Formats: sequence, C-alpha cells, structure tokens
Amino acid sequence: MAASKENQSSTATKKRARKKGAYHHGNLRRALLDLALAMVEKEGPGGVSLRAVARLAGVSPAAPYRHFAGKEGLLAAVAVEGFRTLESKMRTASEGAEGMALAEFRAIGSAYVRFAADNPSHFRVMFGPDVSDKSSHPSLKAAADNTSQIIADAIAKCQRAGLEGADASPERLFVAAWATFHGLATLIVDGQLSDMVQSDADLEKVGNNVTDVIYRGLSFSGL
Amino acid sequence: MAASKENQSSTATKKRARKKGAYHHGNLRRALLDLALAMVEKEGPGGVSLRAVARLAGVSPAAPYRHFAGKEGLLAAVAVEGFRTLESKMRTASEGAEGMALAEFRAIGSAYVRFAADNPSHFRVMFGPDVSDKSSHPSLKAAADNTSQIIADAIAKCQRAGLEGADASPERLFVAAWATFHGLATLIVDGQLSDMVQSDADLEKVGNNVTDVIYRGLSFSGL
DNA sequence: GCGACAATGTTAATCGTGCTAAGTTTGAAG
DNA sequence: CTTCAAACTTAGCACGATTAACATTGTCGC
Repeated sequence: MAASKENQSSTATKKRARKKGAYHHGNLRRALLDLALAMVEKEGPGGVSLRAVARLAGVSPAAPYRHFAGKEGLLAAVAVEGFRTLESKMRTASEGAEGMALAEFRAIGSAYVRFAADNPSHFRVMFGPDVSDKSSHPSLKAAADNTSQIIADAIAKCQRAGLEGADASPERLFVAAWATFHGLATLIVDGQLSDMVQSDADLEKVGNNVTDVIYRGLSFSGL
Repeated sequence: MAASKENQSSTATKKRARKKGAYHHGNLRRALLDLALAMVEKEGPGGVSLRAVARLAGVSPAAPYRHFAGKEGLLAAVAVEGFRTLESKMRTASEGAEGMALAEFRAIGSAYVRFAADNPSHFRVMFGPDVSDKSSHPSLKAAADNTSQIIADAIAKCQRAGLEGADASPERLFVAAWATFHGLATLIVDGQLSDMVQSDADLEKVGNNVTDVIYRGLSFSGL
C-alpha cells in the first residue's frame, strides 16, 4: 500500500512536478531521506525516529508512510544511498590508481575503510540489522552487490595481469579480500581498535598494512 | 543507584542466599540474563525489551533496574557472557590443535566464525551499537580484550615457531588476522554472503579458505 | 472549465517501550 | 523485636511506531 517506490532520487517527484515549492510539501521523499541521513550520522542508527524526521521536515508523523514502508523502509533507502556513495568512492579511488594492480587494490581497500571510519553510523545502517530483511528490499541488495562487485573486478583484473595465483578461484579470493576490508572497517566503526587507530594517519597506516597482508595472501593462494 | 554490579554469575545472589527459590524472586539477575539472551537470539538485538524480559521472568517492569543499569546495562552483561563463551570456544579449539601452527590458527578462526554464524544476534550485541558506550562498561572491554588476545597469542606462537615473518610487528599481524576473521563473521551474520554460504559445510569451506589466505599473507608480510 | 480520482497530508487513537518516583515487602542483623 | 537496606511493585510520564479515517490538492479525461 505504501511501498514499492524506490528510485527516482531528486529528479522528479512524479511526472511533471518540480517547480517552486510545489505540491503539498514539495518533494518530501527527498527531504526525509536527507534529514534521516543527517540524523543517522548525528545520533547513531538507533537514534533516529520517524516522528523526529517528520518533525524536522515540518510534516505530520504519519506523512512519511506515504513515501516509505515505515521506519525500516526509510532506513533501507538511506542504506541504498550509502552503497551508492561507497561505490562511487571506491570507483574513483580505483581509477586514480589505474594500471597498477597493488595500488588499485590498496586504493579500493583504503576507500572502503575510510568511508566506514568517516560515516560510521551510515555504514552500520548499510550492513547492520536496522534493516532486518534485506532481501525484501531489492534495490538494497542490488546496490550492495554493485559495491562488492568492484572488489571482485579488481581481483579479476589482478589475475588477468598475472599477479595472482592463476589457479585460484576468483570467488574465493574475492570473499577473502572483502572479509578483510570489511572486518577492518567494522572493527574501527565499533570502536574495537580505538586504542590503535586514532588519527587519520593511523587509519591510513593500518589500512595499508592490512591491505598488504591480504594482497600477499591472495598472491600465493593457489591451493 | 542501580549499577556497578557486574560479575557473580550464578554463584550467590548476595551473601548466603541460594536455597529454595530464595529471596523475593530468587536470583533475578541470572534469570534476566538468561531470558535476555534467549530473547536476543530469538528476536534479534532490536527485538528485546526490558519490559518483555521482566514479563517472562514474572516480575514488574521496574524490577530489572535493581540489577542492571537500564536496557543497555542488561545488554552489556549479555555481551560479556558472549565474549566469555567465545573465548572459551576459541581456547578449546586452539588446544585441540596444539603444536601445529596452521592448524591452531585455522581452529581459532573457525571457532570465531562458527560462533558468529551460530549465534548471530548475540554476536551483534557483543560488537554492535546496542551497547553504545563500551568504555563505560569495564567488564565488557576486559572480556573483549581477553578474547582478541587469543588471536594475538596464536600469532606470537607462530612467530616463535619461525613460521611467520620474523621481522613483522606482531601487532600488525594481529590486526590483519583479527580483521579477517571478524570480517568474515560479520558478513555472514549480516547475511551478505547468504548466496555463497548456506550449509555448515559451506561455512567450514569458506572459513578455511579465508583463514588460509590470511595465514599466507601473514607469513610473507615482512615488509 | 469541471468533475472524478489518485496522490499527498493531517488528526486521532492504540499500543508498546524506557525510565523514574514513591511506596511496600522481606531478609538479616543488632 | 526493632531497624535497615535490599529487592520489588504500582503509577505515571514522555516517547515512538503504526494505522484508520478524514481532508486537500494536483492531474486527467471530457
């Protein structure tokens, strides 16, 4: 009844639309999304309430239900945006190091970890249990797949370049690499490495260290 | 007012105590802990409510506040129990493979990942944001440190056995290893690998794969 | 233009929750 | 047996999620 409207970010609210303030509110969906994102980063994933977001947007508590399937729907949309952003950052990083396999690998891992460290709550919404049933949000799964695919592509490229164990299954290498990036990101986000990683420099150092370790592991994993 | 009572699991509620049902309820603290744990696993981390736990225990909604510092205090205690269990399982696994460095490393990683896969919600409480300020729960940090120390110890042992890069900082190896184990565990718990990992056999396979990759990476990381 | 309709919001109400204040019961100690 | 403190209870406040029923307003066919 009030779901199944996912994409169409800030292009048009429906058909023509998009002029002055327009409509009742204008483009509530977009506004709610932005406010929710801001609130997530400010108060943590658990600190968001649909009512508060509605309040900030200047609408009634029930209004968001016309645009999202409840709180979880909103958070799912926030998560999708997160994956888009992360994907974009990883792609940019990858392109910046084009050609050199290790450098590209490092750049991707670094971008992944840095995104998590910079937007911890957003990262948590993307992977955590706030959106419990991920499979019921197709666009979420798609966005997540697109993102992880970048890692897989990078590994495939490395293999083609002969830098990786040629006989190793790309999938196995992919899982190992993703797990490592994701693990570091998660540990940092959850404050589990707060003793070790404080400054940006620490982050870079630890990130490169871990990336190098896993890269070497991949290179010899022709088991 | 209602905090700073952490340990003393099921030994004695206060001084003598522990006989029949004893006291008002008996040992409410323990009962609440057990019920909360069961509820966490059944409903997910967000699905627990203090009131519901109290209800199951047959006490009033305010009763738990005599034993825990609110909901977060309860969950912190649940998390501590989780770390104790995980530590125990890792230690057992490690001892079962005594002597052989790779085998021990594999066993530890496998235990870590299996615990997460078997108790996903518990795992999330241990690392997630349900307990926001981990540093305000000393016993939590202690339990977490004890657990990760097992990984560090295993690596140190490997280094002493000459199987690892002798010039590499143990701390760097430790972070890389932990990140990898933790990343795989987290991806599984969050259902991000549900396409790949379904059966227990899959879990074992992926776990060993990842463990082997990181192990090899560690062995050559004398950067 | 002008109804009909669907999209968009609003109000009001229900229900569950975390937490606190103010008693009440009960075990234990003097 | 009196006293005290720990362990619970009742009552109540402030929220928040969600829904049903009602109101408004663009848009479209004519």
